[in-house]
Amino acid sequence: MIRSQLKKVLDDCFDQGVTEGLWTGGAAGKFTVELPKHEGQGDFSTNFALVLAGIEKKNPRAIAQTIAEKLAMQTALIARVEIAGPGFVNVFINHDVWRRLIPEIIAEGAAYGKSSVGGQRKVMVEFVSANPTGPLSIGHGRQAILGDAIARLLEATGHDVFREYYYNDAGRQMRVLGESTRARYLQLLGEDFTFPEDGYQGEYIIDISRSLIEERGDSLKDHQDVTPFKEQAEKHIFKDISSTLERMGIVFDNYYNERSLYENGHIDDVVAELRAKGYVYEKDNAVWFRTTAFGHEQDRVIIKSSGEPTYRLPDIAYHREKFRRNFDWLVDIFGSDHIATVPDVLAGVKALGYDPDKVTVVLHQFVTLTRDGKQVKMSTRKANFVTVDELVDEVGVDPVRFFFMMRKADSQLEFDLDLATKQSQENPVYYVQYGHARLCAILRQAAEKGFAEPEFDVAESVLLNEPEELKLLKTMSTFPATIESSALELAPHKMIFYLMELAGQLHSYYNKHKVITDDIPLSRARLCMIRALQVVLKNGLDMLGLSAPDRM
RNA sequence: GCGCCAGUAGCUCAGCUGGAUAGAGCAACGGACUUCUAAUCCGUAGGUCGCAGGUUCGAAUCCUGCCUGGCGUACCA
Repeated sequence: MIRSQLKKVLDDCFDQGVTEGLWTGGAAGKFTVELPKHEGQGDFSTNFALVLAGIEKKNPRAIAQTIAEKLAMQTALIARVEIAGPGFVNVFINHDVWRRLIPEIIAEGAAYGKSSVGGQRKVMVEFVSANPTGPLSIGHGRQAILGDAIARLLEATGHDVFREYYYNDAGRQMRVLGESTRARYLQLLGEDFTFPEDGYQGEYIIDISRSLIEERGDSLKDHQDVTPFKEQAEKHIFKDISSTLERMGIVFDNYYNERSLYENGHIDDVVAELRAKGYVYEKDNAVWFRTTAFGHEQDRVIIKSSGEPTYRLPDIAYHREKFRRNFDWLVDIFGSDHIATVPDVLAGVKALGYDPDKVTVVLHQFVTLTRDGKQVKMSTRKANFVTVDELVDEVGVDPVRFFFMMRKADSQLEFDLDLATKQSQENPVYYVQYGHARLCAILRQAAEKGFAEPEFDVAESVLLNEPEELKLLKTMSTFPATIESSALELAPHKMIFYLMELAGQLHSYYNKHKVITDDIPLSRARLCMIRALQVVLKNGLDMLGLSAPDRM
């Protein structure tokens, strides 16, 4: 907010200089206002003079001098201006400007930090999308949290968000699931039946078969069709998946079934349309999509010689449906193992006449679990994988959410079970939450000592003069911009880092300065700031789906 | 072989749309509870930003080549 105010002032000074003939308009929009890395370099810094010097072939320090003088005249906003290094102009903001943030934050409350940059654009976030073949794995967990956090951030920035889970209950995987269930069913009934080689070996299949026996006895013993087994398995597993998602605070607006694409004729339709446009041909008894027309190295099969479509075709048809449902922006969260499908789907979208630039794919890398410093081995097919449910049982929802959001999607994520389990000290989740609990404790204490609900007073606010206080105010001021960049870049980890920074500053401040003292005006001023901090921390935690405890 | 991602402190990772002296957490070491909650704080130590070139006023950041790890490269999803 304050940064953009300064940018506007700087732009005005630039225009003024153009009018006065000091420089040409060539550098318009090229200079920036940044936060310097080191203290003593001002609250903000601009490379204005360096950029202009490059274009105008003039001495950067001379230009810096000129612009500094112009800026210094804006006394309402700027306290002083310095020229440093090769020609950086460092700007020191009037302290009152920071302090006035406090009443604004308190007044806005839960709305502080939210914005309308999204312009109510309709955006679909597709995530999880795991087929109901087993409980959600750790990898799905990361995706679930990542997608949910992104959805929340987009909502906070004024997007009209729709959360969708896409699944398939028709393909080969589900058939194998049905066969696995039948095998367990027959084994439970004492039949000597060999388990399918590529079957799902998890314990949960046996439970499902047992439930089938309870409901229907041995009536399915001679049933050759796997459908009832598949349906039972699907029902149970989906229930399991939804309850896992629910306990993590994740709710979908819609579950989209791939089968409907067939039933509604969309699959045939897409093939016909691609064929009409010349992007489809037959070879070796299969149907091929001419992806080479879009710069790919080789064409891809979309219908196998068996007549069964490959995963690409429904994926393309599904994305076409997303476009037809009038979304302005499609965000797909996929595991990095799906990377191969992305170019194909985008080519399909383009071939069908839609704009692939409206699709943003967030690919996240894998998760490894470590315990006692050693990697925990996982494998989906075998029985020894760790499920999201087990993880939540062990460490709790907040740490699971926090840890999955802590890394950018591009990075592999190491989930340290020992660290996440720790109720104390080095666990970053509690570090942030404890900050909030502390603020609540101070406010409780203040109420007990007879302080009224903090009310901002300009005269008193001048007492907020400690460097730690100004630093906190400055950090609070960047909250809205942090949400915005975190949302638009689809990068929840930025919010996590922000919260850790804010909590850190708060803890330092707490240990160095006492809020409630005999100095009533000072106490009142500080309590206002504490209230504002509480708002920011709470909003930040809420936005990421983390709880904000009043006491710990 | 080709494509994508990663390589930054002992470990896990930020920073990467070029900016000034490269950061955090954990681990290590030394301190702070008669105090609004010590789930906290303060201090010390820790680095050839994978390697080599290039681009320019300026490179962890951009370009090229190479090395290492992960994922993909199906008529699996």
